[in-house]
Amino acid sequence: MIVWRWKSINRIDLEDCPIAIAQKIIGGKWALRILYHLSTGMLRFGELNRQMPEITQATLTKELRRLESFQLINRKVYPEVPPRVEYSLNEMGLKLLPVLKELEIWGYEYKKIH
Amino acid sequence: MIVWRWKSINRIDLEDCPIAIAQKIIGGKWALRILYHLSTGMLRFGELNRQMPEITQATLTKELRRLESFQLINRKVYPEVPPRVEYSLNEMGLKLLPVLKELEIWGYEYKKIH
DNA sequence: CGGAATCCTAGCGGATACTG
DNA sequence: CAGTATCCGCTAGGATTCCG
Repeated sequence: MIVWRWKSINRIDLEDCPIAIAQKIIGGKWALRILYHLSTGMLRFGELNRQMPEITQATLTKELRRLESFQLINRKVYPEVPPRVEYSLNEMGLKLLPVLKELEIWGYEYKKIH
Repeated sequence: MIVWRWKSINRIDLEDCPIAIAQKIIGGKWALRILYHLSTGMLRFGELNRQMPEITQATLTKELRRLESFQLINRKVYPEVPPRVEYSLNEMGLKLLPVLKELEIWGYEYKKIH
């Protein structure tokens, strides 16, 4: 664990805690799931939705937009009819792969025990 | 990425997705932060609170109880006056260390760029 | 097909006060 | 010191409908 620097006595600057930032970005109900599904490669909106039937279209759209605004995924729109939109991890998103991998291992372990 | 088995056509059983489970447990606003601080070793309630001044006592208590119920941390109470309670990662919590480590690395990377 | 626009609600998390 | 006990506002996320 890396101890971050202190900006003032007895007060941790939130911006200095890497976990706080990570939690803010990937802490939502769906963020990790979405990134996980995208980890195998590009997916269209509908494909993503089919792999996560419990999420609603509206929520999925919002979450994808959020992840895009945080620069974790790419959104490519094809000007066709019917429309096609493809989502994929970009550089910052790809850097999350080690996290997803470890989390996946942990998840399996947890299930095995409980 | 490990592809989980399907229980029925076109329907993913939530229980089979390791990330979904992980997200449910460590997806709260404070879970990862708490586990992160505990990763260096046992901490008393007050110490933990001092390292996260932004969280309120009530919320911290709730989160600690939640993490305890999910079997990630130990809670040891000393029958003293004034009372002393020590929190530490247990086996399942320790297994999250690789995740926290990778997440920490990612968090620093993210800050560096943005 | 992949949204946008609305509306709505559960429950997370905060503030405050009190206590063994 | 490390909690409970209330009370409560906010907003993430869901349901539904409409659209290019």
